[in-house]
Amino acid sequence: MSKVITSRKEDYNKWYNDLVLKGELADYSAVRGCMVIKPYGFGLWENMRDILDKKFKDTGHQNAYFPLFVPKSLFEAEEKNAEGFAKECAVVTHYRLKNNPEEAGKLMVDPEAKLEEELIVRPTSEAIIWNTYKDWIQSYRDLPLLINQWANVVRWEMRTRLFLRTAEFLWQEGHTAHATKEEAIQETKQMIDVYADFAENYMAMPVIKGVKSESERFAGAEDTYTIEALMQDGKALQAGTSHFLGQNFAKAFDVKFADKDNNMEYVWATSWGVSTRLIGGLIMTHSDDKGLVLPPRIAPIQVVIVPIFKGEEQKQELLQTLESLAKELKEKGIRVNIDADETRRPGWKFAQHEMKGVPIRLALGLRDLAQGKIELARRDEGTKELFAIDEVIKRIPNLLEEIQDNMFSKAKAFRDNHITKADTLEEMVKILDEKTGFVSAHWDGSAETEEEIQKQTKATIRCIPLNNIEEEGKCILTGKPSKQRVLFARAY
RNA sequence: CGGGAAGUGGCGCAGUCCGGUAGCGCAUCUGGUUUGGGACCAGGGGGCCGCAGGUUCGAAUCCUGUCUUCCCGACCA
Repeated sequence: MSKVITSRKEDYNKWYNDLVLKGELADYSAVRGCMVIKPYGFGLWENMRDILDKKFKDTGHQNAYFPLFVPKSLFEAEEKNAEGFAKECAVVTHYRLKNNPEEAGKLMVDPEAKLEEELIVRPTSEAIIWNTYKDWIQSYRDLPLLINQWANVVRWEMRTRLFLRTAEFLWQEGHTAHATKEEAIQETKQMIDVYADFAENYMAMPVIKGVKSESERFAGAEDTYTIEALMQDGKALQAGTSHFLGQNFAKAFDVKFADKDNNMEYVWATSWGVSTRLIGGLIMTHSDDKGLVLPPRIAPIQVVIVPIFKGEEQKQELLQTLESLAKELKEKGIRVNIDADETRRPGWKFAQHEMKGVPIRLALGLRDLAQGKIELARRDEGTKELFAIDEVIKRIPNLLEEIQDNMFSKAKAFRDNHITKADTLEEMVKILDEKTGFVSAHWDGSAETEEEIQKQTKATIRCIPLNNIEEEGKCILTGKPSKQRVLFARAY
């Protein structure tokens, strides 16, 4: 765990930015609030995407693609949704540039080319998709409609942070239509389970599944299910959401179907998404002062091999062994990279691969080769050990799993240690200030109370956990009766 | 949208108060020695100092305007 974690917020933010930049995941771009995802970072995203995509398909979904632009009239059809996103929409108003007559070599927006209707760059695709679904759904035979899209969206945020809150980000958004309310709710829950499974078993990031309070709910949803993770600085991160949309969008876009008895009914809807924000969560869950620590299951490179040599002859001698070793590992489905770059020295490479979070590093020099040994270093624990070369090949698949499990256990222990009960507001503030993390407290269920608590503590209700136990108590603010505790935290 | 700070080779910065030949570290290029935890020595290349005006014999430096970025809040996934 990083020493900067306990330090000031600015230091923590600098630590985080350094991890992203030095870990070669992404860079700032020339466009305000946007980032360039570098090949290594994109490789990580691709791995995550592929696993999720398979899970979506395994649960019966198909991929499709819808337009980037949403005509304003469509966008405003579902009022609450439109209102919720209105403040952060990028809007296309013109379709042409022309030479500026007053300044040679410069372009200007052609005032003649004003669009009759403005186009909104999608902040989310419900509007354009439901406008399409209207034509796709006629009968109960067309249901359920289970579609996902991988896309970029734009939200013009006041303040941006690499991966966590960029003006443009990559995500997937699932949009489904169902004949019954029960089936739609079932779908909503199923997808939050898929997300939780992915977060915990692939990203090694423990999450709490729960339901959002009314004020934290997605604009236009009846219910929002969430997975909440805890970062090393004690702040919570909403890592994924799944929304039960009721019939709000069906009514707004007039999506009806004929049931078996030939009655026209509105369909029931869900939507769910996770974004490149997950990468931000991954970084802040596992990394240390040496750089990123990536879980083996999604790491772009799982094993990096560093030969230590002087001159071409020695290099070739080592490569003979290393290439066959790499080949064997690849046959076991392991992502291996031999870093035989002659222009970098071993120490530099060690530091570099640690910054990039590669789970296992193998180093081989002639000294080891003579004894038939190879050095193996674990990124998660920072330990080094010598193994016989043929033994290491057998050992690595299990070791990758061990590292995966170890990372999850460590993160989970930290998270579990940072769920603290509080019965008074003073207690809660003290915990939030000093210990940080989640505070489990009673709440009377009203939005006013939640708002007041937020004003006084800067913490919001992260979720009402799904596995909550009933417990009689009194609201931490108003003293009104409450049947369960909910989780508060300061959040990203 | 409020409050701060900053824009100087690819990156990180000094120089600005007190105007006078544009510097340092990293990176890069060449040559050599090196190579088991971010190598060393020597030599070289690269910048109209964010942009636009103004003051001045002379502006990175002073003045005015403007744009952008970052940080802290508020808002948000």
